This record gives sequence, C-alpha cells and structure tokens, in this order.
Amino acid sequence: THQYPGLVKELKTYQDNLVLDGEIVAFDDKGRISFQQLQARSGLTRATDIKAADEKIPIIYYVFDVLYQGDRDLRGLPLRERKMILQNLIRSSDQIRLVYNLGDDGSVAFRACIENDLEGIVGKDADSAYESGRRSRSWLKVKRTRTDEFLICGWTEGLGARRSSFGALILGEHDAHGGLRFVGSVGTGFDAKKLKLLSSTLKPLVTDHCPFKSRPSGLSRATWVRPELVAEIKFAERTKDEILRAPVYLHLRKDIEPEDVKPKPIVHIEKNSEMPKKSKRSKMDTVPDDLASILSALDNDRESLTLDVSGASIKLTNLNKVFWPEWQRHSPTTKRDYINYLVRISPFILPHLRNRMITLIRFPNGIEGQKFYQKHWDEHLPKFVETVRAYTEHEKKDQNFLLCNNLASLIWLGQIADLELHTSHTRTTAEPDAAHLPRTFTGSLKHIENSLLNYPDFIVFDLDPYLYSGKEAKGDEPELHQKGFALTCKIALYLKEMLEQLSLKTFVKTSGKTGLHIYVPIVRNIAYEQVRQFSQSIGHALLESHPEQVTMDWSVAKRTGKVFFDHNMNARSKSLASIYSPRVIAQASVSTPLNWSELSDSYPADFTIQTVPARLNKVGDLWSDILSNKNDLQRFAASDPSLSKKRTTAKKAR
DNA sequence: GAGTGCT
DNA sequence: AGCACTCAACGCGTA
DNA sequence: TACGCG
Ligand SMILES: [Mn+2]
Ligand SMILES: [Mn+2]
Repeated sequence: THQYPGLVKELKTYQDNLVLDGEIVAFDDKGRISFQQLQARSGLTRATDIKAADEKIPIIYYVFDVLYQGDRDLRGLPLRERKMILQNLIRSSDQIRLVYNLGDDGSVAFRACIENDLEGIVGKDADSAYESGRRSRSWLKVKRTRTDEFLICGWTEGLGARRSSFGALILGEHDAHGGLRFVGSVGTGFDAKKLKLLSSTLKPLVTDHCPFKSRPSGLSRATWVRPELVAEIKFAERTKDEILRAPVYLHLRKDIEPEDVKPKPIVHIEKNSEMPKKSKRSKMDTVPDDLASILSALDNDRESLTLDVSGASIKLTNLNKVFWPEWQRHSPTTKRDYINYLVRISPFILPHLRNRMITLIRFPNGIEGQKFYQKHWDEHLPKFVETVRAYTEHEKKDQNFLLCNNLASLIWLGQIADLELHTSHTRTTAEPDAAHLPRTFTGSLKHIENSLLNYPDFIVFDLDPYLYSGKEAKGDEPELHQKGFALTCKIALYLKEMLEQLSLKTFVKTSGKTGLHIYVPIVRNIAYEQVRQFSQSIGHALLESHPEQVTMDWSVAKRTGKVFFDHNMNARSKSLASIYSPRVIAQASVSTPLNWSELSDSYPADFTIQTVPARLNKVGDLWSDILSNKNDLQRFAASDPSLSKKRTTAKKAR
C-alpha cells in the first residue's frame, strides 16, 4: 500500500476495518486502461518518486468484493449479499469505484467489453461464497483473445535480423499421461530486448534430448532445452490437432511452476473471437518476424493456405499458379516462389519502401495476362496495410495511397499478384532532413505542391538503351541484349564521372529490364521542378559530349541506336521500379544494386528471383546507407540563388 | 484478385 | 457454391 | 485539348 499514499489516505477515512478485494488500474493519455502506466508506479521505492507519481499518474481502485467488515467474516455469504453490503459501504470517488454487476447476460457483457476495447469479463456465480487462495470454479474468466501459459521446449534457428538469437520458440504442455505434447512454435511478439534476454536465459538449459514423445515435424533446425521456463502466449484458437493458431509471445511467467502447465478448460467464444494482436504501442514493423517459420509454413504444395505473420492472418490463394512461365534456362516461377522471394528479401527491401507511396502493377494471371496499375485502395484493407491520404489532381479528391511498411503488407502484395513494385522518390515522413516541410497532403494541389510530397529524396537518372535486337515485334520496346546493356554501362560511367566532378555521391542498380538506374540522394530542400531541371542540365551536358550515343528525344523513333536519358522521371507522379523489385520479363529478373566496379561484368538477367536472395545474404544491401549520404544541391545555388536557371547548372555540370 | 449481386 | 460482372494511375511534354 | 510517353 505504500505505493499509493493518496489511496491509503482516503481508505483510512473509513470507520470499519475492512478487507476488500479489487484491482488498481492506471490509464494512458487516451483514457484506456494501461498496464504500462501502472508499472511505472509499482516499481518505485523512494518516497519522493512515489509522491511525484501519485500526482502524475492517477489510479483508480476498483473494488469488487468484501471479505471482512470489522470482525465479521463475510466470505460464507453468497456473492449477491456481499455485493449489497459493498454497495452500502463504498463511497465512490475519484480514486475508489465499485465494480458494478453487468447483468446476467454474459454475451451482452462480452459485447460491451469488445466495444470498449477491454481485455475480457469475469462471470461469477451470484450464489457462491468467497473462496480464498485458489482459482474458484464459480468465477469464470472470459478473455477476448486467448492467452495461456506454455513450456518453452526449444527454439528454431533464425534468419536475417534474428540470426543471432532465434527464429521461434518451440512450445509444449503436459498431457494427461505425464508426457509433454508439442503445441506449436511462436515467432512473433519479441522486441530486441526480449530476444536477447530469452536467448541468454535459454542457453544454460540446452539439451540434446527432444522433450516430446514424438518429434514435431515441419520445424526448421531445432535446439532443445529442458522445459523449465513458462511463457504466456496469446493465440487465436487451437486447431483440430490442438496446435496454437497465430500465437504471439507475451512474457515469461516466473510465478508458475512448470509442472502446472497443462490444458485448461476452454470457454468457446464462437462469433466474437478475435485474432491476437500485439500491444497497441509496439508497431508491427519494429519487431522482426521469424522468417524461417513463415517460409516453412509456405513450403508445401497446397493451393491455398493462411499464413500467420506478426499476429495477423493472410489468406493466400492459387499458390501453384505460374506467374513467370519457364523460359530458356529459367524454370517457371509460381506465386508460391514469388511470395517465398518476397519473404526472403524482406529485411533488405522494407527499409527502402518505408513511407513511400507505391505503384502496383498487378498481373493476376501471370506476366502473359492482363495487367493493371493501382495506387490507391477504396475498399476494406487488411489492418496491417498502412495508407496515406492525399489529394489527387486526376480525380479532384483525396484518396488512400498504399504504403508497404511491414512484412505482412509485402506478402499481401504477393497475394494480390503485384508483380512489380514501383516507389515514389518522396517519402511521407520528414526525418532526417525535411522537418521544415508541411505534411498536409489532402484537400488541394497547392497543399501537395507545398508539402513533403514535392521534395524528392533523390535525383534519379533513368538510362534506357534503344538498341533493338531485331527480334522485337513491331511497336515493342527493345528487348534485353548484350550490346544495348554494354552501351548503357558506358554512358552510366560517363555520367558517374560527371556527377563526381560535382562531388555528388552516386548509387547504381539494374532496372531489372534493359537499363540502369543511377540515384543521387539529395537533401530535401529542392522541389521537383528544379530537380528535373538540374537533371535536364546534366543530360544536356552528357548529350553534348556524346551526341552519337545519348538521346533525350521525346519521340521514340528518334531514339534508335542510342541510350535514352529520361530527365522527366524526376516528377511527382513518376515512380521507378524499386530496388529488389522483380520485373515483368521472361527472365524474372530483379532490380539489383551493384558496386560500380561490378558493372563491367554484370548482366541484368543474372539477377533473378531465383538468384538474388543468395546474393543478398552474401553481399548484403549495397544501398543500405543511401539516405545517410545526401548531397546538398543548395550549394550550387550559393553564387546564383536561382538554381532553376539551367544555363548556370549546365555550365557547372560541364 | 476482390467484392457484389444473382441464381 | 458458382457465375457474371466490375474495378483497379498519372502528370508532363508536345503538337 | 488530345495524345504520346514511361
Ligand atoms: Mn525509362
Ligand atoms: Mn528505365
């Protein structure tokens, strides 16, 4: 009680000596019950801290039962009578409240609980006595999402960010015959701190012996431990085989003995059962998932399945549909293969997609089928897909533009057959260089033009060879071939040199189709129009020094035999195939970053959905620090304040 | 591919 | 449950 | 304003 001096003071005003049962709760800034806020108070020991917290974090003591009044033991009375006594006893105040009876219809109470975003309800037999010190049969806890305690029996190997800890924890519980039963593995719900703590706690418990009677199948490489740790796990339901569906790790339960971990009677909640969620405050994308367990869940020949990712469920269909047909030496790529690719590259691509509006190019029937572009989504979206509302001049109204900020979203893009992922050169967030720019994207074109969305992170140089192999159908774009790519590389190196003369750091990747993308990261103090003009000036200079090999011509016919320098890609509505985006060409190649030194002996078709994950595991993300290498173009305006005067920049470029 | 309305 | 049907971008340059 | 363009 010393933790709550304010409450104690008020309770001392009561005449009788009382033994009450109840619970203290604290609230967050939105008025929701917050365990974290309560914890901030319960750890304190110094009197001054306690006093300060008593002011800063108000609490309410909810009283739900009375055991003694003076010398009188009330525990034998039926609950309804104890409640009557309580009601006459307690004076409700800011700090003390009564827990009222919610009526005798459990499902009404449960619905109210859901509407108020509370954890669950407790049903009590109105005729029951108070049973001290044990879990009473006449009290029934009904939670919205199920949590239970399980034994940690081992872990599976992790991938990517989880390499140094573990992928998933292997869970078990005691069965009726004194043995241990496998109930599933949990790969989400951990933050960096929990991962570290758990790995070091588990290390000393390692054993060669698998604690289960029959070794569970479908686990990636497992390390076993003596089943001595108890974890609380949230989950959606149990499958027919009594395996946990969509489990999320919560915390260790040091107060529970390992031998007490056995199945509990289940209260079935048919309609209202929900998916377990991570706590509201931890963003889905801050916690790396166990990629190995996701990949193994995908690794079968089923046509449809439901993947549980980050505590959400994603329905996958038509997994055996061929998206990229077999072509020459390239084996066919099915939707399953494609989603497998997305999962494997997710640690590398997600940082580049983060908070960039995306343009989808969807091919529900594979690369030979009909395609359509998509940038926004009006209907119901899975809850893990983030969007940003912005005005579109095209439709003269606001729309919800799609972002891909987490693994679940990336997998979902695979499900909806988005075969190319194009990103904006702008981001919807200001860090680290655009705190001064407005973040109002809605209402009018003016708002957009003044906002972050008009200030790109990069100047992009899009180089496309217009050298035809001769095998193209009439009107088709040039196909990939050695000569065209070689010339593009040559021009790219001229360009790199020119940009280096200006002390601009450059990043290069294959577009994945026939050409190259060169990015120059810039401080966001230059709007698109000027970025475009800057790019145009560079283009003119390049064109002047290599007129036989470079073209900036707008009409396709006049580009033949040269490399097209497309400065117009630096525009608000433009997007380019993202780094690591697959491309819709027969080879299933992928936009891949290269070291400049690799350029001479690289070829776009070498980097495919099949080969790029292995390359990434070897060389990592060559563009990982692109946003920490920003160039400040304002310095070119130092002598002449109008950067937009193209003669000035062209001269400087030269 | 997803959603809707019809059979 | 199965079928038919609809819907899914955008702005800049040039004529 | 219509169309070409990526
Ligand atoms: Mn282009
Ligand atoms: Mn291109």
